[in-house]
Parts: sequence; C-alpha cells; structure tokens
Amino acid sequence: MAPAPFPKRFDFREAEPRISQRWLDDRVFEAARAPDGSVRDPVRAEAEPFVILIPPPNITGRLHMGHALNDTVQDVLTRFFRMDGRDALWVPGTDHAGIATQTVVKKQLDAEGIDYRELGREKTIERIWEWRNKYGDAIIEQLRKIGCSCDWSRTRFTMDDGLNRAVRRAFVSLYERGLIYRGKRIVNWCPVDRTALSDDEVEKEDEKGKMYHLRYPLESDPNRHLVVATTRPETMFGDVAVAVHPDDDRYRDLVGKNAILPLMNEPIPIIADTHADPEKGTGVVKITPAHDPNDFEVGQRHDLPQVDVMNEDATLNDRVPVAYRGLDRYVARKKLLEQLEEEGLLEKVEDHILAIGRSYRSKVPIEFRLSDQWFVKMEPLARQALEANGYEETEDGWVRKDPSAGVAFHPERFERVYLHWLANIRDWCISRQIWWGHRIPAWHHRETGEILVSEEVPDRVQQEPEAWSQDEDVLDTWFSSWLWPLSVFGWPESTPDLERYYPTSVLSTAKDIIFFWVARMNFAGLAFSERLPYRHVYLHSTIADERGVTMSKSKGNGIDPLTLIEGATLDELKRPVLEARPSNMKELLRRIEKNFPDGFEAVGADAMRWTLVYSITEGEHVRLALSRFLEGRSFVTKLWNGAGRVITALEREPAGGDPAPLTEEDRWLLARLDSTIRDVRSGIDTFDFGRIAHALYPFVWNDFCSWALELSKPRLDGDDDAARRGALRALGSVLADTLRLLHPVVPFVTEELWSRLAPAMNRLGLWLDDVPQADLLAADRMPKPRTAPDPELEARFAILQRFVSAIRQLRAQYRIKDSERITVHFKPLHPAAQPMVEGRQDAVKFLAKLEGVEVVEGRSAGMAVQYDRDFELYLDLGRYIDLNDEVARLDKDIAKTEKEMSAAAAKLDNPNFVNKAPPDKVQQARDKLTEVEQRLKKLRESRAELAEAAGG
RNA sequence: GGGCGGGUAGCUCAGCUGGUUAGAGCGGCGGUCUUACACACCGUAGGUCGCAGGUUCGAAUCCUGUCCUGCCCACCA
Repeated sequence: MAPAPFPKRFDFREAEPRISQRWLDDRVFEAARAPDGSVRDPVRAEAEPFVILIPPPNITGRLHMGHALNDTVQDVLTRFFRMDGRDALWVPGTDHAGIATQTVVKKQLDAEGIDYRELGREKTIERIWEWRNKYGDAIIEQLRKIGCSCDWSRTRFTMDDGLNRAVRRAFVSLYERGLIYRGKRIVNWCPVDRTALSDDEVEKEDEKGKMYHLRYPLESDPNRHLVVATTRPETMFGDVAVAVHPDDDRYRDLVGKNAILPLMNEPIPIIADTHADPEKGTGVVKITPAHDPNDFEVGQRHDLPQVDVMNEDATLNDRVPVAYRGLDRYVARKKLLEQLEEEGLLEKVEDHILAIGRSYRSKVPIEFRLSDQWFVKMEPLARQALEANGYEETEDGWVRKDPSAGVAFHPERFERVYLHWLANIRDWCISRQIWWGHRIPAWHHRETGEILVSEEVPDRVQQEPEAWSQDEDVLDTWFSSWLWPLSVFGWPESTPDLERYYPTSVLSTAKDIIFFWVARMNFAGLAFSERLPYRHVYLHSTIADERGVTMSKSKGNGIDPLTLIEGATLDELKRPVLEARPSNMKELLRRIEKNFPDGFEAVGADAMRWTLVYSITEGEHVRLALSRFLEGRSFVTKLWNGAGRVITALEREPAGGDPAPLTEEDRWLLARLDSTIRDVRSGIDTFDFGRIAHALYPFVWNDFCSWALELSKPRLDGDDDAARRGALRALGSVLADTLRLLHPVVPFVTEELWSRLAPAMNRLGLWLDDVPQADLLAADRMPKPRTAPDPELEARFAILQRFVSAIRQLRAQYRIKDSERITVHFKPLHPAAQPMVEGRQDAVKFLAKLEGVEVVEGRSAGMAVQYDRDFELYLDLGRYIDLNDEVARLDKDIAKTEKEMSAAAAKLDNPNFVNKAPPDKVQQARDKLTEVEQRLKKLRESRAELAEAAGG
C-alpha cells in the first residue's frame, strides 16, 4: 500500500483539536493516582510525583499573553517530567475573583435596568452563579486550545464546596489562634465598588496635583493664624487637631493652645507630634484621623476623636455644614476652596506632584476611610515563613543561615524581594463589602455585639436566630487563593491526594503577584500543614510590546493569544486599541495598518508557544511583537519539512534487511543530539527555558536539517540497501529523540509527526535503542545522552564542514553557479582531513556541487587557494574567472591575517604575559602565532604568483 | 528616599566563574526556482560591548563613580 502523501505544511487548524481530543481520550494527562487513591498507572504510581498548580485565572478573564507565557512554562515542565517518568500532575482551576465578577454581573443587571441592591443579596448571588456557569469556563477552554496538559478531572473553582469549607476552617483556626481580629482602622476604600481594598490592591502613581495652604486662625488671637499645607482640603471638616513638630521653634509657644477650624468654627487643639515634619509644607499639619492613616496614628497617640465626614460613595455626610452635604468629594473641594478664598483663608495654591492611590479595579482614587474590618495578624506568620526559609533574626535583622532551606526562587534575586516584604510585613485587611465571595463565618449579637466565629452555624445562633446576624462581609479573594495548594487536594480533610501530591514541586507565576499570593501561600502552608506548599518558585518576566512597554488592556498594546491561533482581520487587530483609547492610539493604529494591512494569518499554538519560550530571558521584560511569532511559525515549518523528508523515506522503505553500521557523520549527529539533550535537561533544571529553545533551534535547523540530512541524501537516495537503512536508522532515531525533546514546547506538531514516524520505525525495526513505550508522544519517554562528549569527533566533523564552506565561499566569491560542477584540489594538513573528505565523497560532492576532489601535494601555478588550519584547497580559477579578482580577494585576506598575526605576536612580546599567565595559555598563544605566520606566508606567496599569472 | 533589572551589530537578545579573531535569530545586501522546505538554500556586510576611572600580563566579563531606561518598595501632609 502506498503511504499517504506527506502534507506540504502542518495543518494546525485541523490537527490541534484532533490531537487534543486524542490526549483526552487516552487520559494521558491524568495523574497516576485518582483522587480516591486508586491506581490508574501502576508504574508511575510508584514514581516520584511532579506537581504544579495553575495560578487560577479569574473566571471573568480572557487569556492574555501573560497567561500564555506562564501556562506554556508550566506545560513545558509538566510534559517534560511526565515524559521523564515522573508521576506528573498539573491541577487546573479558576478563581471566583470577588470584585471583578460582581462588577461584570452588576453591569449586566444595570443594562437590564435592575439595581442589584434592590435585587438583594441572595438573588444577586444567584445571578452571579448563573453567569459563572455559563461563561466561567471560557478561560479553561482557552487553556486546552494552547495545549495545556492539565489533569482536567481535577479542575477546581475557589467557590466550590470543598474550597469553601477550607476557607471557613482557615478563618476559624486563625481566629482561635488570635491571628484574626476585628478592628476600626483606616482602610483603602473604593467609592465605586464601595468596599475596602487591601494595600496590594491599590496602585500608586505620581500625578500632578495641587498643594493648598490654608489659614487656621488662632483661638486666642483670630487675627493670627497657622498655615497648614494639604492636598486634601475637603477632609478638613474632619480635622480634630493641628500638629507641629515638638522641636520646631517657630510654633513651640502655640502647643497646647487652640486653633479655629475654618467654616466649622470649632476650636481644635494644637499638638506636638513628630509626625509633623518641619521641612515639609509649612511644618504645620492638619490631623484628620478618620481620613488619613498617619493622622489616625497621631490621633491614637493623643487620644483624639475620629470624625468621619464621608459616605460610602465619597460624598460628604451630615457632619459637614449643610451646604456641603451630599456633595462629591471633588465638588466639595472646589466649593470649599472658593469659600475659603472669599474668607481670606486660602493663602496660596502650588502645583504639586503627589502619589495618588487608585483602585486596581475601578481606577478611581481610593479614599482613606475609617471602618470596622477584619484583619490577619501577619507578623507571626511572616516570622514562621522566614524561619522556614533558613533565616534567623539577629541584631542586623534577618539573616539567611541556611540558603538551601525552604522555597528556592528562580531567578534567585527574588529571594531578597521576598525577604524584604516579610521583614516589613503589615496586617492584611481581609474583609470586603461585597456579596460575591466566601462569607465571613462570624455572627454578631444584635444587642450585645458579642461575636461568635464558627465553621458552621453555631448552636446559639440556631437556638435564637433573631438575636444574631451573620457578618455581612465576604473575604478577600486572596483569602481563598492562599489556601489553593491545600484546598485543591481536599484539605481540611485528610485525603489521598493531600498525602501524595502535597507539597507540590514548582509554582510558576508572574512576579507582580509575589506578595499578593506567593508569600501568603507560604504562610498558609506553614500555618495549616506545617510545610511549605512547594519547593521552587519560578517568576517569569512581564510581557512587553516591541517598545518595551508592559502589555496591558488599558494601553491597548496587548497581543491576544487567539489572534495567533485563529488569526485576525485588520479590524480585529485594531479593536483592543480602539477599546482602550490610549493617548498614543493613532500611532498604534498606524503601526498595525503598516505592518499588517491584510490582518494577521494564524500561526498556531505551537508557533506561539515556541516564540514565547524562545523569547524568555532572565531580564525584567519579554519583548514581543506580532511579527516575532512568524519566526516561530518558520521554525515549526522547518521542523515539519525536515521530519517529512525522513518520514517519507522511511515510509517507502521495504521491510527487511540489515542496516549498515553507523557512519562517522551518524556518530557526529548523535553527539550533537547528546549535547542538545544535556542542554535541554540543564535548562529544565535551572529554569532557564530560553536556553532550551536556543539549544534546540540550531540543532534542528543546522545540525539536523542543513548538515545531517543533506549529507545523508546520497545514502537515502542510493541503491545500497544497507547504507540506506543505516542512514534511516540514524536519522529516524535521532528525529524521534528530537521530537521528544521538542514536545514539551511544541506538543501538537511533534505529536503529529510522531504519529507517522513511530509506526514507520516500528515496521522497519530500525530503532537504535528501545522501542517507544507509548503510542502517543505525550506519554513517551525523555531521552538521555547516549555517550560521553567526544570533542575529537566534533573537531573532525568541523573540518568537513569547513571544507564544504570553503568551496561555497569560492563559488559565491567568483559567481560560479551551482550548475557548474567544479573539480577542486585538496591538500590535507590534519590527519583526519583526508579520511573525512574521501570517506564521504558522494556527500561532499553533493553538498558542494563538485565534479571531483583530487588530493595533491601542493598547488599548481595560477590556482586560487583557500587556506584552512587543517587543509588547503586549490581551484584552477583561470578556467572560471579573471585572476585579478582573486588577487584582490587575497589582498583582503592578507590584510585580515596580518592583523591577526600582529595581535598574536603582541601578546607574546609582552614579558608579563609570558611570565605570569598560566603555561598552557602561553603555549596556546605560541601555537596560534606559528599557525598564523605560516598561513600568512602562503597567502603572500600565492598572491605574488597569481599576480604574475594575471599580469602575464 | 531605599532596592532591583537592563544598556553588546539596524531590531530582539546570548556571552559576563576574566584568556583564541565578541556570537545567534530577525532584518539588510548579493546570489540560487539545487528533486524536504522561497515560512527555503548559499554567501556577505555590520559592533570604540552606555560613559569615565581602577584592578590585572590580559576586562564585554571584576571594582568604583556616572548617565540613560524599566520595575518594585516606603508614613512624601
């Protein structure tokens, strides 16, 4: 039966879904043990587990490049270790994303004309669940599309029953240990979402603003006044004091007296506190404990009242003069300033750069607001984490005594970032005033205010339901995320999964999440399991565009992974820019129109993954442009074609007959493969993913395709059955290992090629070593180096490569077309030169398009020369070109060699070098000089001779 | 204010435990429809390694200072 034709290109659109389905059908991504502990794969069930948990993407999210990068990295690791025999498990899941999700559904309700507050808590939550059940798995689908090898049977959601249970257990446990408390504190308040935010949810950026200098008259002498500087004049209604520095002589006599709060006409004390900085502003600062975290502390120290002047939505409340009530904070500010101006109490206004905190979600400036919130006391948890990572507290702070202990960060430098945060930790506000999330398991007595905290509804509440009400707040989303490594495996139950797969192996994530999530997971691991949740943390760089600007939705400069997989029209390419409306919108649009006037043709998941991995460096950014993905596509195509050449040869080879032994070039290819295997393994071990791709690329493109494949063509196309089978055995086996090495990065195309390569190799029985252990490449093994490195073999082969290159250079130099077969004369200098060239005459003739090679003692007059360390090459140029051209070329060559020689000589002229450098380096330099001198001499001789021949 | 990353060919980056002539990919240029691949093949040009000092026989690589750039942290009223 004739084999099926080999397609010209990899049809990823057709193949990707088909292959995905095949992986699912064969359940290759499932761990060796099922969650109930039963064994699915007896061999792997005894192997060491390799476990990764996905950082659960938000259910509201769509896959962006950051996910694509992170999930590709995780897939590379998971697939690699699965193939390397480990019991690999990658647990997928999603995050309920409290505020984000509620906002999405709120918008939906708004569109329907429904006010969610009127709809009520229960109905709103129902609507959110409906939304989540309909759209919440979209991102999971996208993960499948890019080839992620997650164990989908273990998919989790942070609001699942089990995870909810874990959250309640964690809360109660910490509460009982005194690590959760409730208190009135200044929190970051988002007036749009009307909820508290943790410090980490606030983005601070310098913005242009104003500094207002306000006059506060003295009670004792209303004609005199103190000038306070503020950027938030509208909070003055909540002022309860003004403070000066205790050592500030300008104001010393006023301390203890009163100032009059303008507009309110209330006396407020003038106090001395070190918070007031004499260098800043006027040295006098207004104290507003309910609206500023520092003032709050000053207030505590001086036992001052806290006057909250705002409502939840940042409008002014009834504590302010009637005219201001209900006004938005910024409207009130304007009005207030006008009034102060009129009353002569506004001394001056200056431009001022200030850091404004904005909600990471609504982007609106946060308000500092005094309210009752729940907090986790972080210091004891941080201390535990520091100790677990080998730190001890000394007089100089925390010092790492055992660098191998605890979690290893990659790149290493993030260890210090982590340390710094832990050593300066602040308490974590965990309550949020929204509905979508894990409700706080606390009940308040309506009259006494007593608080009961319990995993389930407490008996006393059940007995007297009217007397109690459950806390209205829900927990910060991260309060469920930090339990992820435990909760996905069923904690607090003691489950087989927890026993076998916890702690996990590697956590891979973006570095901006190190505080939000990584550190807190460590805390939770130690607090609830007494173990850290993973051994390694890999932090990938952030994705930036071609200009080095971080990709983000709001900047409109992102690349949608689906564009790469499905393609995009010009309009589709422009859409994110038009939606974001950034300030450089026109420029971005112009760039797109110029580069992709006809849209962007899909390149497929493999090309995307390849480009991502190839682009990874340890730097701050991974810079990507859409065009970079075309390079990935080229690589996939190259692999496809090179593999296709071997596969088609295998498929038309009749079965039976022994292969010839390995040739020198076969052994060279195997040596190059070994070296690539070492690089890939080392890249995995050191989390240097870029290195993996950078090792594979030249191996596939140069070593395999350009040299091995080309060299073997005479054997492949010849009539010598044994030689042909020998070549097929070597090429087929190396290709198989190459596909294995590539598979973690480009799973689809390798799986597709495997499906034709493996059966053909099996049929012919040409495997160099063991037959594959699986039908699917994804379940096969990862190769190990076969032999020790052999530098001499590589050196011998390099002579052959240089020999061919030398002829190609001559051809290019003199425009001798490939169709003109030439005969070269060859004088070997290195003992291996002659056998290398003569041993594969056919191949060399094919590569260099030669008529023949003649070994000679020396050159004849009038012949062009290529000098190499290990051979000389002569060509009777007169037959092909004007000799004057060759003289000119030699002049250039001589100049270059002269430079080389003087550099080498200068080194040896330096007595310091000769005396102080290690002897082997000196000898090396001497050998080098001798070699260059001889080469130069010959160049000069042949130049003189040729010049004569040309002239005569 | 403190800390971190980066500044090497037109672009994106390797190299940086100091030692032959600083590399790759893309792009450029010239050539080739050579029977796997024009998403290819062959050849080729292009760099005072941010700047200034220092250590050394020898510095892209180590040290000091400095400039540019990106990021993180911190109580800038």
